[in-house]
Amino acid sequence: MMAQAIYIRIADDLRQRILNGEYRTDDSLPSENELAAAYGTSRVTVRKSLNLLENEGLIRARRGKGYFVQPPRHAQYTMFFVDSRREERFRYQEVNIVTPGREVTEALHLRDGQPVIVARRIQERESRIVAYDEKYIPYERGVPSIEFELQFSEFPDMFAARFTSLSLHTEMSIALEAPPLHVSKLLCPETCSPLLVVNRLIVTAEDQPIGYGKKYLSSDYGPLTAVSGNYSIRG
Amino acid sequence: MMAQAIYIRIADDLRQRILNGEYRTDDSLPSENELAAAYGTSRVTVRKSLNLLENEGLIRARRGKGYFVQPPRHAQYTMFFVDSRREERFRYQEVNIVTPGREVTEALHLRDGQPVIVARRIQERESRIVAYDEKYIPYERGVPSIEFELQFSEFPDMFAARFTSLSLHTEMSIALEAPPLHVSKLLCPETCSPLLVVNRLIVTAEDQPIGYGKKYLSSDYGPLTAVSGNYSIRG
DNA sequence: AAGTGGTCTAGACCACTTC
DNA sequence: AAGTGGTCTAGACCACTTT
Repeated sequence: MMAQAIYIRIADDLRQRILNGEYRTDDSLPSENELAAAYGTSRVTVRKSLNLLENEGLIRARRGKGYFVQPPRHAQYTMFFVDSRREERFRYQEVNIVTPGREVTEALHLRDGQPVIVARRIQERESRIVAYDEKYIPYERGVPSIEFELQFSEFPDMFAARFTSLSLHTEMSIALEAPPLHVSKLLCPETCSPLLVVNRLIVTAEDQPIGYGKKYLSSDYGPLTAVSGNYSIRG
Repeated sequence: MMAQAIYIRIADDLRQRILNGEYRTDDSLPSENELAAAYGTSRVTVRKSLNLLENEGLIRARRGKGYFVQPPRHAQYTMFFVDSRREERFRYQEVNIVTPGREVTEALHLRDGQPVIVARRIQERESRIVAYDEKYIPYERGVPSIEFELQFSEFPDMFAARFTSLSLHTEMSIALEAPPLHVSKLLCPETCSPLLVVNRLIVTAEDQPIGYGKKYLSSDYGPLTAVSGNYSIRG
């Protein structure tokens, strides 16, 4: 029947023993040969199980010594952040070529005075403004049509067509910032307090910054969420 | 010499071809047998290489069809959030047993009126207050010494001794909140605007919430940072 | 020397997809 | 029927750690 692969069943069994506390942090597991004998299978198969648990961060292999249960990593979180949720609309406010301020110049490693393309958008949910964002792209002569870039609502997607999208990654920072006047007018017409801001820097595999985005979240936007640590176990 | 394992070299080569755009999203890679012949090795070894790339999210295997280059996942971020950085001190303000408000009662799935242990702390950096946090733990008769819990500066660690720490995970939410009076007195003595707040809920493998923490960050705290997507490639 | 994990091979059978 | 990925085996050699 092969309802479940052997190596999956062994991994499930060992994982359960670890979670139940049968093996605890810094304990060593039986050796590969012992496990192969215990489960009545080959060494290759138990290795496959152990590699699964190693990839989950539960155990660690040390050559010549054995497999050891690892301490949990509760400080590491996974966050999903997308620009567009369902039932949301974008409205472009402005697309222009400007000389950016110090923040953008430094983020994109620009020469002083080098112009950028800026796209400013309003994000609406049920006709209420929930966010405002600005994207900055270094301006180069002969850049393809700006309209082309604007069809992408997700920030890094606009680069995917020009670069090999897999060779990009994003560095995000979340902070509290006092919005400039034109933003506070939109997002907090009365009380002009600091806002939750998500800054994103798009970087190539060669560490070259190629795009910078600022997104101001209104109080209606909702919280940003993330999950730790050994979440991958829960399946 | 075995300077590098064969399967590592093959994975590096294939990864480079993908990042360079030689294979693009939805392209299929050569089959395992073709790759084994091309690299002059066994099928098992090229499988090991391909599994590496699959774990990185670069490709995906489809039985009977082949390996296909995956689109990037730029919406997924990894965040590191630790309570204590270097050069920081904690000062306990209060440890008590109280009846919590609605927020904590709901987060911890408590019966109305069920008491909790609360620990309130001040976090200082170079003698400036940078954060304030509160931790809530359901109170049960015969709970071990509260002092025992207080030796842990990282939130989930305090449970590690009572539960099998690996069977826990944390759900985090980041938002803007108007602090209560006793917090605003500490963190923003003059301008009493909303603060960046990190809420964390500790949950067991059985989805039972067992701890709730609120951490208010002052404007001196600095930004929270995260990295996307195909970051694992950069090594 | 003995035991551990790390790598690699040649071959086998299976389940799935395509022709 | 032929090709693909998924699983598994039995055996080999290597590098490292412990005794």
